Amino acid sequence: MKPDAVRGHLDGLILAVLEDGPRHGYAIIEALQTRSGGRLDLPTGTVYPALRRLERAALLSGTWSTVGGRERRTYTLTRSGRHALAGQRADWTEFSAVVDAVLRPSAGTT
Amino acid sequence: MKPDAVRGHLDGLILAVLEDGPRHGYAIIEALQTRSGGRLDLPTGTVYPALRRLERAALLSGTWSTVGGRERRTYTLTRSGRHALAGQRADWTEFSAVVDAVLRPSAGTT
DNA sequence: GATCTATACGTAGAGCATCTACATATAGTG
DNA sequence: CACTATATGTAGATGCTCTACGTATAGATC
Repeated sequence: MKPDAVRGHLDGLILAVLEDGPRHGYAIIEALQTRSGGRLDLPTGTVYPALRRLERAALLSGTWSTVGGRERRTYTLTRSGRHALAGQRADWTEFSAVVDAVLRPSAGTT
Repeated sequence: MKPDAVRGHLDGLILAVLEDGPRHGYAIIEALQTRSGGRLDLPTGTVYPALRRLERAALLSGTWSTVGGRERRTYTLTRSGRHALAGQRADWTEFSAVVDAVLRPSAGTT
């Protein structure tokens, strides 16, 4: 899968993963891999900046903790984040319907 | 619909419209509107550069003509273009399946 | 105790598709 | 003569994502 394809849809994917409960960055990347059947393998250089962006937008809140001597930043969906996720889902539904409609061979408009 | 969402998928949409037969830029934009039920309204500054890019990539071939005193550049799908369209459709199928899978609430993995 | 791998976070610089806004030209209408 | 629809195109800016790199701890292996 071309990595560029997620452009514009990454936020929704991250929010969706976080809906299950708080996770730290590394775990989010793994969850994305798992949920997509291994077809979505996003580099840290893509995900970490996105997380900071989402936190800055107040869709996530992050807290530091130390687990096994390692620093972790755990992200939790905020109320705004949940709201945004719903919006993203609606947007995706509409968008995918539009692309389906245009992409589908127009087999006779009769 | 956020305009940025088509990012990375525009090529496929244009190729799909051209599958019905040759069209010029203005008509392509109108066809995109029609096929999407008016939800896809792309500005000329997006479509014209894309057409030139696709032509440069040999997925389209363009020819000038004059209709009613106005210059038109009519684009036709090349053999490579048809091939690329098939690839874009496959990519889209996979991509939308992945996004669906990640976005869908994980209602119990039980 | 040195090295290697997995875990975990992050930044720097670049690319490139798309956006907004503008520029140009013809035909027809009022 | 001005305005709208048709028709094509460029200029500059934006901003997400990419590639590549940098840092650090824990545990296993040698």
